Amino acid sequence: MRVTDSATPPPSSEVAERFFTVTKLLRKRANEGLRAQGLTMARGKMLAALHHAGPVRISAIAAKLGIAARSATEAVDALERDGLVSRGPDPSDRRAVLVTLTDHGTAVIREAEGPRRAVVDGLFSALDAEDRAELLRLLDILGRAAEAPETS
Amino acid sequence: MRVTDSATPPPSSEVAERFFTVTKLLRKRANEGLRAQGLTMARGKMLAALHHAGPVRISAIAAKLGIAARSATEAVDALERDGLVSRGPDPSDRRAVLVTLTDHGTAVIREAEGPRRAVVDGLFSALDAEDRAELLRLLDILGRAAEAPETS
DNA sequence: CGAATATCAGTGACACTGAAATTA
DNA sequence: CTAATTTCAGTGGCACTGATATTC
Repeated sequence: MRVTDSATPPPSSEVAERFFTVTKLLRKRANEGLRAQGLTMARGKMLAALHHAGPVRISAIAAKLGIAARSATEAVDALERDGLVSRGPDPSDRRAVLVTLTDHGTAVIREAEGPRRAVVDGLFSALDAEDRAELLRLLDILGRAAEAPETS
Repeated sequence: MRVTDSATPPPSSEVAERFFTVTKLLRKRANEGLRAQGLTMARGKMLAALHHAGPVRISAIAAKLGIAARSATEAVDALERDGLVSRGPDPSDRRAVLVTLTDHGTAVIREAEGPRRAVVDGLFSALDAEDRAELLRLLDILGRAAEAPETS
C-alpha cells in the first residue's frame, strides 16, 4: 500500500498547508499532555538533554536545541528559578557556565520521563512501523533541504 | 523505492524528535522568506483566507485558523492597525462583526500572493510529486488521530 | 588584538484563560 | 433565561537582535 494514487497530483501548497496545520495540532496535544507533568515541549527537551548529557555549557544547549545563545540563557533562567537546574563555573574556561540538573530537577525528569515519552510517542502511534519509517525518510529530505542555504 | 528499509526499527520518539525539529526549521525559513513581503505565516494565512472568502466573522476566522476567538480578535486588531482589513457590522446579527479586506489589504495580498506561495512551496520542493503525496497521506493519518479525542 | 561566552535590555509573534457587554 | 459573539484585561511560551563585560 505504499503505492501513491496517481490520480491526485499533490500541489505543494496543499501539502504545506496541511503540514503546518497538523503540526500545530500535534504541538497542542503534546503540550496538553505534558502539562500534567509540569512541563512544556521546550522545557522537557532541555531537561532530557541535560539528564542524558550531564553538565553542559549554555552555548552547547543553544546548539542542541537550535536556538540563539541569548534564548538559551532565558530558558535556563526559567528552569533555575524553578530550582530544576543550577549554574556553576566551568573550571576549564572562566567565561563559560556549566548548567547542571539539581537533585530536584533529576527527580522531576526521572518521574516525568516515562509519561513524557508516552505522550510524545502517542502522537505518532497512529502510524505503523512502516509508515513511521516513511515519515522519517521524508523528514530527512525536508530537513536537509532546509538546512542547506543554497543548492550548490 | 517506496520500500522501507526493514533493518531500521523506527522508534516513535525519534520520529517525534525529528518531526518537531524539521517543523521548526521550516517555519523559520518560511518566515524569513515571508518577511520580504511584510508578512508572517499567521498573517499571510489570514489574509489569504479573507481574500478568497470575503467578509467573515471573527468566530469564523478563529475556527478556520484553529485559534481561540479572543486570539482572532487580536490578530484582526493588528491587521486593522496596519490598514489591511476593516471591521464592519453584520446586518444579519448585531452581535457579530464582519472583517473585510481593505483596498490596501487586497493590493498587498495580490502582490504578495505569488511570492508567498513560492516561498511556502519552495520548502517542499525537495520532495517529488510522489513523495509529496506520501507525506500528505501520512499527515492525514496523524491529523485525524490528533483530532479524535478518544479512539472509539 | 580578534574571537568566543554569557548576559542585559528591549522587542516580536502568537496564543491562552477568565470576565464582561451586547444581542439573539 | 440561555446561548452566541466579540471584546477587555492580564499572562504565558518561546524566540529574536544589538550592545556589553569578561576571558581565551
